[in-house]
Amino acid sequence: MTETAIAAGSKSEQAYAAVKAKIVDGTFSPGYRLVLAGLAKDLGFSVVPVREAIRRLEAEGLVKFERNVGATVSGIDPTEYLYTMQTLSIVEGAATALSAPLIGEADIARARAVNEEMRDCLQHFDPIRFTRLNQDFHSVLFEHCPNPHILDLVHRGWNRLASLRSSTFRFVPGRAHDSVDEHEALLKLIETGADADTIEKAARLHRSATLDAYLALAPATPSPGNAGSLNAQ
Amino acid sequence: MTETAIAAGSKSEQAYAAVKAKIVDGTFSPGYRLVLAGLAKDLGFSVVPVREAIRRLEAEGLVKFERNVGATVSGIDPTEYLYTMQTLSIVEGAATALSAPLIGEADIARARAVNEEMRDCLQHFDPIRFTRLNQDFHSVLFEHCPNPHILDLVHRGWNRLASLRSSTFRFVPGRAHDSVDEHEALLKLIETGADADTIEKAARLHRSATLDAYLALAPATPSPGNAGSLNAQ
DNA sequence: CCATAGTGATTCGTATACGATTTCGTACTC
DNA sequence: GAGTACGAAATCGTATACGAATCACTATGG
Repeated sequence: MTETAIAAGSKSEQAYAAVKAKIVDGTFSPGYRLVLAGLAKDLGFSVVPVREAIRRLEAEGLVKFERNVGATVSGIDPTEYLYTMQTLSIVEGAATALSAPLIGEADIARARAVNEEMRDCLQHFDPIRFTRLNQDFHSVLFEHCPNPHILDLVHRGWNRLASLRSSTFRFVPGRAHDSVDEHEALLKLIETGADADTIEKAARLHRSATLDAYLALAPATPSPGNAGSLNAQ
Repeated sequence: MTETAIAAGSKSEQAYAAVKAKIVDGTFSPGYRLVLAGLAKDLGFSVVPVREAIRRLEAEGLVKFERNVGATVSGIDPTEYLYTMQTLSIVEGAATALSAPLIGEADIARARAVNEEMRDCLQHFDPIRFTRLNQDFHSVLFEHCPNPHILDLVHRGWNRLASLRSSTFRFVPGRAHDSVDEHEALLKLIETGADADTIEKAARLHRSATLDAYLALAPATPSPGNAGSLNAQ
C-alpha cells in the first residue's frame, strides 16, 4: 500500500510497482515471459526504466533473468520453497520477538479479532479471505519491529511466497486449524510478557510447522542433512 | 573473488563489481559522491549500465541515492550500525547452526589454525591482518550453509560493515581477545556435535557481544525498548 | 530418418541525445 | 547588511537507435 504511493516518483519505480503487483496478485503467473519491449509498450514507458524494474525484481527473487534471453516470472520449486520458508521462519521469529514489547493492548485486541474471523473462514471454507486475514494478523505482529532491515526481510519473504498463489503449495490439509490455534497461543505469550527467547521460538515454530506439514506431504528431501526446519523437534 | 570472475558478463555487472570493490576496500569512503557521468567515463562505459550498478548497490545499502541529486557512499550511523549488527547476529546464528553438521574435521583444523594466527596478531598488534583472518575464520563456519538465502544475507551484512573501515567502530578495546576465545568455544561446540539450538545461540552471542561492547562504550540508545541484542542477558 | 549448418526473427545490451530537476552562485532590492 | 529572485551549471531520467547474442526453423547432406 505504502509502496504504491511512493511509486509515483520515477517511471522506473512505477514500472517496478506495477510489475511486482501483477506478479504478487497472480496476474503474471510463474513461467510468464516478461519481454522488455512488450512491457514498455503496455506501460507506456521506454525500455530503460522497465529494464531497471525487472532487474530489481530479479534481486528480490520474483523473476529469473537470463542474459540475452529474457525474464520469466520465477516459479518456486520444492527446494526454493524450503529455503524461503526456512529463512522466513528465522526472520519472522526475530521480528516477532523484537516487536513483542512494543505491542499494546489495542494491537492484541485487533489481532485477536482477525484471528477469530480466520476461524470463521475455516467453517465456511473461504481460503482467499483466510489468506488475506492471515496477512493482516501478521502485520499486527510485525509492524512495531524497530529494526527496518529485519522487517524488510520478512516482507521479501512474503512477496516471494505470494507468487505461489494458484500453485500446489497453497494449502496443506488440516494445517490451517493448527495455525489459528498457534496464533492464539502467540498472542497469549505476548500478552503475558513472555521473554524474547520464548516468543521467538514460538513464532519460529509457527512457520516451521507449515514447512514440516508440507514436507510430510511431499518428502522430497532436496538437500542433505537437516535441511528442514532449524528447530525441528 | 568469485564475484569478480562472474563480473565479466555484462558491463553493468562489471560496473557493479568495480564500484562495490572500491566501496568495500575503502577507496570510496562514506560521503564520497558517485556521479554517474564521471564513473562512466572512468570505467569506459556509458551511463546506463553504471546507473544500473548504482541502483543495485543502493538496494544493498552501500550507497544512498537521491532522485535528481545523485548517489553518495552511505556511511553508517550508530542506529544503522545497531540494526546491521542485530540482523547479522540473527542470520549468522542461523547460518552457523545450519552449517555445523556439515563441517568436517579438516574444516575445524583449518579454522583453528586461523584462530591461532589471530591470537598471534593480538600480540603483535596487527589489526589489518586480524580483520582478514577474522573473515577467513567465519568463511569456514558459513561456507557449508545449505540455504543460499541465508548465506546471501550474511554476505550482505559483512559488506555493509566493510564500509566501516577507517570509521570509529572498527575496534572496541579488549573485545578482540574475547572474540578469539569465543571462536575456540564455538569450534568445540561444533566438534562435539552440540545441538543446533546451542550452536545458534553461541554464534549469536559472539556477534551480540561485539555490539554490546560498542553500546557500553557509546550508549547512544537510538531506538526505544530493547533495541540492543536480541539475546541480551 | 537423423544430424548439422545456415538464415531470419526475436530479444537483450548499451551508447547517445535531449529534457527535467535541483543546486549554487550572483545580483538586486529593501 | 540581509534576504530574495533569477539564471547558469551540474546532474539525473528516459526516449530512441543500433549492435550483439540467442533461438527457432529450414534446408541440406549423410
